[in-house]
Amino acid sequence: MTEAPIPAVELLERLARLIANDGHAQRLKPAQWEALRYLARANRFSRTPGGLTAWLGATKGTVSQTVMSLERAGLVTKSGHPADRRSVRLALTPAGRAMLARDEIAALRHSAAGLPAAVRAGLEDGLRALLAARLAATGQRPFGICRDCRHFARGSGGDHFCRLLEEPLSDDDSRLICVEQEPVAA
Amino acid sequence: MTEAPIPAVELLERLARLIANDGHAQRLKPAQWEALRYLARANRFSRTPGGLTAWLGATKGTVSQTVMSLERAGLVTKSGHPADRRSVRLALTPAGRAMLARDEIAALRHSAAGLPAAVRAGLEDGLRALLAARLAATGQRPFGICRDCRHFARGSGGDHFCRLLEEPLSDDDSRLICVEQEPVAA
DNA sequence: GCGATTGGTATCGTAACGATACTAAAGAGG
DNA sequence: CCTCTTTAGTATCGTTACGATACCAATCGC
Repeated sequence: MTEAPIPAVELLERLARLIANDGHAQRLKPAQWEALRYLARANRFSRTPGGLTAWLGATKGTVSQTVMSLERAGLVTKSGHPADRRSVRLALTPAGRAMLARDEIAALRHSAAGLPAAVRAGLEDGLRALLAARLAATGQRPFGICRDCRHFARGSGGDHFCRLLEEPLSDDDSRLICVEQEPVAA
Repeated sequence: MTEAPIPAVELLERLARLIANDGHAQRLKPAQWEALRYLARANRFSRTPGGLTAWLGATKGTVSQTVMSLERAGLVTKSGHPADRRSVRLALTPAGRAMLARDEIAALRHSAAGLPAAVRAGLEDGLRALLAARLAATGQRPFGICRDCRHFARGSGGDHFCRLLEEPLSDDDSRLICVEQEPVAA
């Protein structure tokens, strides 16, 4: 009412609410599901309370609490960082991975998969553009894929390298998202 | 990991999280913002705790609580239904409308407005299709616009009529969303 | 009338969340 | 080395969200 409504944004609000509601499945909470999904998609440098904090856009206190509840539930384990003893590394347990198989978001994926290819492509382009615009406006990290980063050095036979962290990267690593990622065209 | 990822859905998850984070502005909570937005867009039959419950997809106990907090904050008023004394009618106060002018979602609208028209149109079509698919799958109410309803009877000079509720509708009414709405092509 | 349904509220327990205060390890400058 | 600062994370508090359950009062069906 107060401003010119943008239909796409209103639809987005509604879908956001549906996603949030789905997050209450299996006795878990939305933030817990988001944490599990993140841990499944993030590389080893990013699977920390700090990385999760940046991803969720929450405060570290809140995230610490969420991680503790997941640890209590046996879905996540903590271990120390080999070099930096302040840092904690998070990992999904088998139970955590099993839980992801019961993610209600799968229903949304199924609905999306049923869309005509052209519509889905348009949706994807629009979402990508809108997300990029928002991240640029708020200065949040993009959390892009490792191999699309300006610090990524491609090697031969799946032996890559991160020039920022000076760490080797496998082919699998290079397909995961990273807190430190900075797009090549920056 | 566990399933074929659909990029559009992953982008949607991320945007949903951004929207949720914006919901903590101005000392309000996400659910409170969503309630305010709903009350600004819903017709008089739908501005009830029950209507809000259906819109939010929450339980009535939760919604009752959210409404009470908004009432305490002076953003919403309650009044009795003229005929059914069980029912409560909700209305935004001037302070409630003023609060909506400070809605952080405006930033998202601004970003969306900056998108190329073709991209925005594709985004809108995709979101609409995806939302329709989800609502169909879960049997939730569409909350469409009054005038697109099969119970809507168009009159002359802005004097319309709802055949379901047997109530007159103004031109303004006909542009608002309604709990009872059922699309014509049903 | 009377039982079932409907619209809401009350209360409990868990978790989210921001805010603030805190601890401990790592780094920086001298 | 030894402080000062920064960084990674935890602890605790108060408010709210949320589902679940129980409850109340008005209305409807017959």
